[in-house]
Amino acid sequence: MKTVDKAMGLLSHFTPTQPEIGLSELARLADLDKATTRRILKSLIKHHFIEQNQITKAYRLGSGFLHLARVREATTPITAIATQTVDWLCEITHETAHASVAGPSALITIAHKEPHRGTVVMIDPTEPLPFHATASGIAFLAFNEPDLMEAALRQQLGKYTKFTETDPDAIRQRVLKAKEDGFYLNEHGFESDVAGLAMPYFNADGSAAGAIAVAMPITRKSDELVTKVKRNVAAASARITTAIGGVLHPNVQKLIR
Amino acid sequence: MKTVDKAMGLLSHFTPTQPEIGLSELARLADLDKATTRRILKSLIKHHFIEQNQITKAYRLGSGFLHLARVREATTPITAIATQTVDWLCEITHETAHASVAGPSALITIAHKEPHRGTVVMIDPTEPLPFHATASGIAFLAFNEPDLMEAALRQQLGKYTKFTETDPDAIRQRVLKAKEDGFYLNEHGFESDVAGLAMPYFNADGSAAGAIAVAMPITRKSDELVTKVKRNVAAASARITTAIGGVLHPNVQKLIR
DNA sequence: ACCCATGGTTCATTATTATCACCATCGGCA
DNA sequence: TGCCGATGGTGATAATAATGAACCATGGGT
Repeated sequence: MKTVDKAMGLLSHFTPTQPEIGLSELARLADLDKATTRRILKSLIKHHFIEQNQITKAYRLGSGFLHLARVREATTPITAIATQTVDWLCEITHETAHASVAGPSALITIAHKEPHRGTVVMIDPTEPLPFHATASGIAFLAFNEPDLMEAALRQQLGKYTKFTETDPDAIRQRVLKAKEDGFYLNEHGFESDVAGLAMPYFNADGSAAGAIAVAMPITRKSDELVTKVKRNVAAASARITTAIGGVLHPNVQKLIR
Repeated sequence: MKTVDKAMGLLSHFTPTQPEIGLSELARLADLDKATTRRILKSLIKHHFIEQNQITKAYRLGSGFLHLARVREATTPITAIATQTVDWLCEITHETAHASVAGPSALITIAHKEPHRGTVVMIDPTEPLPFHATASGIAFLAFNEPDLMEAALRQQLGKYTKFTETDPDAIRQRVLKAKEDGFYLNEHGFESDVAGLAMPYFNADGSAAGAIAVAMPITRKSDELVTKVKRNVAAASARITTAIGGVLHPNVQKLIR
């Protein structure tokens, strides 16, 4: 269904940093003809998924998403559960916690919480988490179809710090390790001086639906802290997984102790 | 763009009361062929807008909406503003207040608040507000293209109470009155023994983006209360309108006094 | 053991969509 | 002033994509 793909592709170009896009620019971004872009936009407008700024003529996301997000949340209350769980995880570990779901080409943060103390890792909830450079991403890929990983590796693998791993084979190794261990510990991969420990949470079919993680300043990392965080993240994963009717993978289950 | 219309049409069949739908049933609801439905669903799944329950094989809304709703809200924070304003409106009028945005075939509640007192009107936030039977709906139609009203009147006009007006011409009269007055007062239209007073809030192009309303038990309705509510709802409309960068219609403006 | 529903797929037929060229308008700029 | 290169937007034909009847396989109900 190429037409549908194109329509969805258009939507993915709207971001918090670029919420309004003109016709020509959007056509350029999506690599479509202007006329095609316009016709798709007209359809999306009809269904309230796109709105047009009548003054600047630029297009932006519409209210339809508010509605469908509410419907989705009314039945699969991921955000609600994730918010609760992240709060709990932050409180018990005294470190920054965050949860994410699978987005089109990265993980999207759906809940985050920073503890009240001196040095903490700050999360920008609007920033997508690249699969290859974050603990969450690796943990997520580890418990999904290999196709998804390969698709992720075919993308441009951004180098966010000088330690970011961008070699596909090395990343495959990390994913393999995460699959065995049930978690992944990433250091300096996305932000300097930060260590992230992540695990997936699961769908009913056993695949990963998203990830939950704790991010700590690398200076505070110790065996004791990692052990504690690991156990609590596992408990958090179990909590979210059961809340959405998923089945926990044994490799994560065993970490709860 | 018929293909896009079909895809969007599919999405509108998912509701809080029927969050998971099987292939055959969805095809029947949307009046499409099974094969077509399946192909569209596959595309939507690829973009995370639909998920499939691997056990029951039924389809449900995906996490993509969570993401895009966040993007939309990050730039046009309607829900946040509406929540604040509704809280304020409820507190100052001591009656139930609620705000809604345009949905595919009705208004969708995005915020609501009931006061702490004996008899109050309860709002089910998941229930769509039909255009023809609610004060919000009439007020919304009054400040939009006539095409939209005609489309709304072509739908099945449900009779929710024995007082619900279902005659298209009578409804057109009500909309006309609302346009002149800047508000609409509806009694017993959607729920028995309830009076609703609603006004639209506006987009930058001057069209209605949604509605804000106060619902009170009919027994409490008095000229004084209506006058007070009218002024405060107008103020609330102004607040939301300016917050989203819209332009207030003079007929609503004049009600603030 | 049968029936009828479901989910899912295939391929010849058919309808939809892409493309390019075009127009009108706007804001800079000399 | 007039020109340039953007922009948003549109229409007719060529090229492509979507359709749907018929077809499995499966599973629950009588």
